[in-house]
Amino acid sequence: MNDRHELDKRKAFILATVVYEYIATAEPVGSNTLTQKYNLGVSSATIRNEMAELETLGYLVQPHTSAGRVPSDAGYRTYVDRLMPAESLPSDDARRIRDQFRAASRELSDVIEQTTRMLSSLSKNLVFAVAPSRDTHAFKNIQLIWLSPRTALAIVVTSMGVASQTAVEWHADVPADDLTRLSNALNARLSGRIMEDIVNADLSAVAGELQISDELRAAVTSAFQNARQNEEPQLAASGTQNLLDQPEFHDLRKLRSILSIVEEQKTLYDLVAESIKPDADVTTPMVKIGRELREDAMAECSLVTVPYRFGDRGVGMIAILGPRRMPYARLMALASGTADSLGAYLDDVELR
Amino acid sequence: MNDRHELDKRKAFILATVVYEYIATAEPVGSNTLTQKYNLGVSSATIRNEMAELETLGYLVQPHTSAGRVPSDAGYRTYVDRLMPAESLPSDDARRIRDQFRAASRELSDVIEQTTRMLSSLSKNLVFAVAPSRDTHAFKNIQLIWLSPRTALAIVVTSMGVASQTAVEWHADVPADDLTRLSNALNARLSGRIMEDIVNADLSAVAGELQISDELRAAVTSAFQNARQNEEPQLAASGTQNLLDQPEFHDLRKLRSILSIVEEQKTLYDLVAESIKPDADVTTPMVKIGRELREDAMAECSLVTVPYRFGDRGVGMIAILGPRRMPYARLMALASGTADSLGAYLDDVELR
DNA sequence: CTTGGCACTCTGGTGCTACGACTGCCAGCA
DNA sequence: TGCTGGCAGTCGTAGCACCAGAGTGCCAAG
Repeated sequence: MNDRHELDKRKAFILATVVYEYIATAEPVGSNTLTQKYNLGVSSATIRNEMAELETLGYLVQPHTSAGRVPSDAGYRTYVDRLMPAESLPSDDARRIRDQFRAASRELSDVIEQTTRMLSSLSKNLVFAVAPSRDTHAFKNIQLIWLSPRTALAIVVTSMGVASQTAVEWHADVPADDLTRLSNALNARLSGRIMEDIVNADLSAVAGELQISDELRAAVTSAFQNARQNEEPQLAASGTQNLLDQPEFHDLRKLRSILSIVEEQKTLYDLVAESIKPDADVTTPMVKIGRELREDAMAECSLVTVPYRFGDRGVGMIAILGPRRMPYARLMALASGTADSLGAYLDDVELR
Repeated sequence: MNDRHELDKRKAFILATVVYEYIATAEPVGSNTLTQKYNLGVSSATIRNEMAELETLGYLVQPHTSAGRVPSDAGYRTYVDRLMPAESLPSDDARRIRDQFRAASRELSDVIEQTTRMLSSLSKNLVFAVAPSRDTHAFKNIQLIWLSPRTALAIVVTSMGVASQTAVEWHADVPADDLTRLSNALNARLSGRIMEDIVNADLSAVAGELQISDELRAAVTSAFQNARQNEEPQLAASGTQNLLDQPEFHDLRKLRSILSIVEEQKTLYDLVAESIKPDADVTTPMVKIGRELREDAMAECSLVTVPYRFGDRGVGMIAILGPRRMPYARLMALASGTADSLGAYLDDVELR
């Protein structure tokens, strides 16, 4: 299984060239094309032999006997992992991304959506993004609002502007003053902390210092729980029409099954869910190719995913979905550039 | 221009039958099909003559010489307006719609999205919906939160759970007690009122009674303005993959331009915007056919729109977009059934 | 006014052929 | 031993002719 021994320098170069050419033209590439367009220093017959061997090794496949060759999943994989030259983000694109976030809306869901739009227009592929789940937001403040001696309303606001309300009821009277004191203490102590990191012990500690009743403390706990609780993961997608330009999606059946998956969202989310880890190395994009996606409908697709961070942890994902025949290096640069800017934007919003 | 004189009974019946048959089969319908499948009492030659006349009158067109005939925009129009039998909502569908809203989420945007999903699966077409803009929500409560003698945070919560925060700053000290009194008074007086209806006079009246400073009153005004202010209209769409099943969208160029419009949202919104009027007759669906949509890309589409209400005013729209060859009566029944249920749901949530 | 008959038109499918683009293999050459 | 040119073989596709089928318009007769 050690590829280094399987592929000598020339085979590697031929494989790289085949993948490169196929990505550019969408046509199966034959030995003649290769010798004509690229300076290989050997004749087409030699290339033929090498290509035949690359096929038995599993890196190339022939769509049919009299056609050129096309990379297999394994072919793309080694191309991406070892053969492809890295690209850096063109300054035009970098500027456009920066401008996008400078003008961004203040609603989290709008920002995520606008980001997918921009990136789909830059990348000419389908883009989707997972919004940060609520427990990764930073806590901003809580207000316990006295409605009657035994009822109150708790409003929790996070850095990203999302507020949740919880109605609470008590069996014993609670003085209005306690609510204010507790609110103020909690805000002073916990503001800026990540929701996820605020555990019951923190709440109890604050309540304990103020000698607050257990019932009131329980109410605060449930308000925080409520604020952290997520509905379904929020997911935005855009650029489906870009898929239509790719010859591999001219088949309506394939197209349909992909569109279904995109609309369903759940499968889409599963594709990237595993990559959303707080401790993920947040700058490296990941690539999944063809069957690696474990979805029949996606057998001819590839996915570039990159986590974005808020503070020092990964809180969401940006993903570019397209044909396997995609410009990997470019899309990886685009995706991580966008992820970086989105992360910076989130940090910036938090400070306001 | 008076159609009643143009179309005698037999022509009307033939037109209706052609439209009906074409909707069902997607094949141009010829005089033979008509005489064989429907009991017309005359021969195919007669039908031919009538159809030729219907063509010169502009109700039918021939895709090419040796094909049957297909309705024109005008043909569909008279069919929808005068010829088509009304349908009522099948009880199965009615039940499914009811169940959907019973199990609905509490987030407004989720509800709208789930509604489009359900309706697209029921109608097998593309469905989109415009969410109520914030100023049509009912006001629930405001909290003015004392942060320092000269700064505060105003949180406005509406019936649909959306909260907005406004930071305020003063030039003179404001006692914390004033904030509480004003919050309580505003909540007592205005809770339940529609945001749009709460004018500055209302706010001033409350502030006046309590003898509150002008600066504080201005802060409240801006908090309310802020809460009413909308970002872009919220729009959810689903069921694009349904379009692929329709033969009229097998042409990739057409499909692409429609998908672009759907993703862009703005054009989509414009299509229905004019129908969102507070005083609209909220039960009648509207139909736009082909070129009536004033969008080249939509020349072969029809749109069924129906407003839904909250309280006694229209606050949003549900729309079904599909090929002109759509089962109008059925979709109209489905759309208004859904709109009714959505309206009822919104009213219900408001009472909680 | 209706009808059967008929000539005409157009589309879509089918079968055929020729062509072009490959490959694989082999024998000869450095 | 590895490279090369040549050549036979394979396969997909574009082009073409052709036919069948569906449907029309028109006409003359009922």
